[in-house]
Amino acid sequence: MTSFQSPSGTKDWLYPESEHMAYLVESFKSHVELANYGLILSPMFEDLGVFVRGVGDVSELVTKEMYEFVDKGGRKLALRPEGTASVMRAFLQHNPPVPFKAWYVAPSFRYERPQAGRYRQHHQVGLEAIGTDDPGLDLEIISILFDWLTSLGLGNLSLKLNCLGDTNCRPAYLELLYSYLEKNQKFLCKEHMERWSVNPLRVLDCKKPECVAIKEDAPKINKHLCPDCKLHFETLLAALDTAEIPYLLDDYLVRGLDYYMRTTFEVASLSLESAQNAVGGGGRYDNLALALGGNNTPGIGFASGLERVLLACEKEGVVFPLDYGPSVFVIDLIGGHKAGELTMTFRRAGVACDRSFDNRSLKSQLRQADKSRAKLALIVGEREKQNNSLQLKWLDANMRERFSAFLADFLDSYVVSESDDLSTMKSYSGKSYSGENKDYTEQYQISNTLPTDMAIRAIKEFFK
RNA sequence: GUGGUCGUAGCUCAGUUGGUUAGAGCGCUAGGUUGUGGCCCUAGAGGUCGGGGGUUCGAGUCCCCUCGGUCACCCCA
Repeated sequence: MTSFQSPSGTKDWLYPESEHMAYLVESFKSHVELANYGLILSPMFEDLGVFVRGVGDVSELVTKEMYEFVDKGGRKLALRPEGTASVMRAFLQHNPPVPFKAWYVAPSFRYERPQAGRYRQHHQVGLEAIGTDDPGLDLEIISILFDWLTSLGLGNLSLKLNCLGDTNCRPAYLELLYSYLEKNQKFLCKEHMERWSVNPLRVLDCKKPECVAIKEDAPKINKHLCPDCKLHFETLLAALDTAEIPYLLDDYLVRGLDYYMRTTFEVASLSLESAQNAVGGGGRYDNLALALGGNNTPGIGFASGLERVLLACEKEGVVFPLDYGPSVFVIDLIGGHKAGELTMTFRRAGVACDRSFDNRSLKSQLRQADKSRAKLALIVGEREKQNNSLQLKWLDANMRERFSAFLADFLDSYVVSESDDLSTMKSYSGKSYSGENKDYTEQYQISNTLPTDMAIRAIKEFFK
């Protein structure tokens, strides 16, 4: 054991768990490509100003959770705490045609106290659709998130929705809320008694009993929407009904990022017992472009944390359809050179194969072959060297008979199986070969010990 | 950042009120007569008991600090 370990809140992903993450990304990719979203790759760090947009930004994420640093050129930079601001920055920089529909997968960094389902580096997949405030896009974004999670096999999902108003109606609402909280500030929880005025909306998100009691009678944003926002929201709700996507209206769903306007949403997995049960969330950010110094451009998107999705999958017993193991495992009993030749030939032909090293015994190599979950073992030892042959062994005895008849058709030029080996195979499986397979027991000499192109193609086809 | 809790082999965990060379299962490696895996049997490797300091004749067991996990808060994916 080394004296070093991965930093707090980070983790190493080893095979096969790493493949589960890769599977999530693959499934997300194929899902969003159905809706014509294109991949965007943007830097893992940005100018600090991309995330800290003026003094108005008081979200915790920006004020105390960011990994900030100064590079050798004196630039103030930050590791991306979330994806949306980066994508919007890229959009404004390159000015692509709208609607700009992009998906991403990227690590995100937040300096928080780690917990299960909450890491200092975590990985998000996300979508952004920039350039229109059509509520049809709200439906598209929300349905993609919901359908993707459902397609993974997750049940027990809860979609929460709210509308936060826009620049027309929110200021008036905030004044209402402000005066209400001012009147009741002495009843708020200890923390908000002092901090409520910094961001009054956050009080609505507070779970302390004092605040919960106060916010029940507080003015609700969605009762004070302007006609445009109201229409937008109602159109979305109707569309969700039509799409048969169940949702809960949540007056208190405020979310932590300042740029959210109008539609906000969050999907929680009720299978996750901890407080970190949100597996995806997002909303409309019609003001973000302006805050970044661009033209006023509406947009909507969401991000989903892969670590949490994976936790939810594990909790619900989702099985990932992964194909483990190579097709062929080469066993070399005469020094290892032959294994080198054969594996290289197979790989160049596109056949996945593995071998063992260090001149292990036959028994040991077969054990490795078994553990590798290879379908076939290809053995070359003294005998094969003598008569210029190779022995092919099916590692899954149950499938052997079916394969043998098929393989006999095309392996005749190079596979040699000695009769005693075949009888061993027969007795092992407890089955005897039928008459039509009898020719298979004959010996086939090969002119070249390397498999021919034809055989490679056939094996490849066979194991597809 | 605040508070609680935990930290013994690669993994899951035993380890009596502090007392000899720290254990088990799984995994790993090698064997089980001379070339055939999975099951079984045998043996072996692997631990500065998270790290550092202290109390003591003696600490895996007690105290302090620190690192890490975990839970709640905060906040969020």
